[in-house]
Amino acid sequence: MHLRDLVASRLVEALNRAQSDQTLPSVPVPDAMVERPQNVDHGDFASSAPLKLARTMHMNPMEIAEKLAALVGTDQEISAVEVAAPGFINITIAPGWLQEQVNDILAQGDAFGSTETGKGQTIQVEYVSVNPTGPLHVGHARGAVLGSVLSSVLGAAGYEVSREYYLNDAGNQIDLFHQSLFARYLQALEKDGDMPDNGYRGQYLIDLGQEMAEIHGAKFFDMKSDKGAVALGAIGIERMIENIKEDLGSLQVGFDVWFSETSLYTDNYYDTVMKMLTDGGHVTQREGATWFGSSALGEEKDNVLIRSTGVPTYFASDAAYHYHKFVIRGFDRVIDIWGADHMGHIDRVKAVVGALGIDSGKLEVIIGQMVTLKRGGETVKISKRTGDMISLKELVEEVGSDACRFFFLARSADAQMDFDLELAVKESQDNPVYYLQYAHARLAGILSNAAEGGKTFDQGDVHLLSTPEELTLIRHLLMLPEVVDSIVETMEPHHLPHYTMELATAFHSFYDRCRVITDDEALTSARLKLCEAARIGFARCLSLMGMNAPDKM
RNA sequence: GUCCCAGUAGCUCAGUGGAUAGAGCGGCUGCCUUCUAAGCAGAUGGUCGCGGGUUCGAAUCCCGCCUGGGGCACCA
Repeated sequence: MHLRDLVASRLVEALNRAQSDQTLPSVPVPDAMVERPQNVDHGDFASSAPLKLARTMHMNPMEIAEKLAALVGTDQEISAVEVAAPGFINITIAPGWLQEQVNDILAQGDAFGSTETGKGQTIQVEYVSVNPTGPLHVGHARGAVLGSVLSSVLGAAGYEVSREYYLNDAGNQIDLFHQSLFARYLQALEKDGDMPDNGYRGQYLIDLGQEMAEIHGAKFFDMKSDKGAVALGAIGIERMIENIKEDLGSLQVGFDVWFSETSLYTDNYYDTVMKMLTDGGHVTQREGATWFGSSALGEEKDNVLIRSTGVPTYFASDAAYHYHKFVIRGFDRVIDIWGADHMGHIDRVKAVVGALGIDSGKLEVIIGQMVTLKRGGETVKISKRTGDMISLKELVEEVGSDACRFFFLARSADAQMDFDLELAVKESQDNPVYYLQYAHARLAGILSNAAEGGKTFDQGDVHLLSTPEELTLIRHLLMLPEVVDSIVETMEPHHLPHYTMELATAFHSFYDRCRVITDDEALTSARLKLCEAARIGFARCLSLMGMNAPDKM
């Protein structure tokens, strides 16, 4: 249990006692009992519960606050409980208890920051899942970072996390890719190759066609009918997938499972789901197509499952896919991270999940809003088909993985963002990313200097850590588990970089005011302990964000 | 037309019912004989898009409007 929950439970307990002995009237307890006040003069925690209770209790809020505050009382953990007008209760954590938490952080080591919120629960996070028909671009990078950090944080909160990439290796777009690549291949062989309408026109396919011609010669041209295009296409898709993995790797993004859409068909899950939907009375035939009757479930309209051509839509695949996630693999929760262009997809997938007898509340969809790429204020158009675009690879090469991750992560997923390449590179000289990493490097430097000087800190007395800067640093370190839990609750990982910035501010201020290695051996070892605790904190934050924690800069 | 998201400091963005609205970047003033100045301290900078409403209390909730982006395909 982290600190905020601890304090909240103390308040609830006090309220319950007051109500059971008639000191205060019995009314429902407010949801939010405590918050972190903005102003440090108001203590470590503040409760506005008396103000909220005043109406239902028909009492003066100050009177409620006085009675509650008396019942909370002080002890080893809470050193002060004060009432402030017009009805706040301000709670201060005992400095002695804060100091002892430094020992606790050292004891936890790399596990510091973890919680048990998701203990015993499995959760799947599916992200990126871009069709393997072309290179990843800037917009995909946002979802990739979002998914990877969310997965890490969920892991820190005790969930058993499975990170998944859904590979759309079936369907129209794949056929189109086969034909497009075959056309480029034929062109490379200086034969007639007609690009299909809406084909993939990017430079990458021209290059790949050229390469295939060099490696394989006319082998595929000589094959009969469409077989050449399919055989070549399969090789091409493999190559695209390799490139995607490589690009994601350069951004420190990885997956546990690469799930093949085709397997839903070859392993009959598609048939199973279609039968379930049919048996459940959710399927109708109309205009030659097969429809999912979502309008009967409160949707605006029905959705096509099987086109009049007999080819299933991606929506049909998605139904089978989510059946596989929930029923076959039995995940307790599933998070899908999609781009803004999939917004209209959410309700119907939830509807079909519900129609399959699954609690659709277990499925959560996060939409990563659009990224507008700019270069010196000029908007750079992103189009997969024209080839005029900035790929994820170029982005990482230009800006660097750490800075990319930070910039994408620091913005909330549902806000559109401008990503200015010139600005990101320019700022990287004097940039928030370095502010965080510099804190870690400074700590590592102090600790290695101490080690070289033969100084140890095992016996350090944490109660010597009494300056405001030292206590502020400890306070901020102890917020990490709260941040982890609040990210899990809101599914908003952008809180992590903001928290880490605040932690860095607390540290840099400490560094400036409190020299660690001095002639005072007792104080030196106490401060070394704090430095090690802080280093553990920064290392954990940076690791959760997938960023480097350098020992030197 | 309709649904969703956004509009907060010069710029990029946090803050979604509490007390004096924050950070980074840019600009201004100070601070390096001591563990890394990629740092610290301070000052300046805001009608929280606009107008109503609810509340003891609104950037935050409700209604209307304005602006920008996206969704409403037998595309993915």
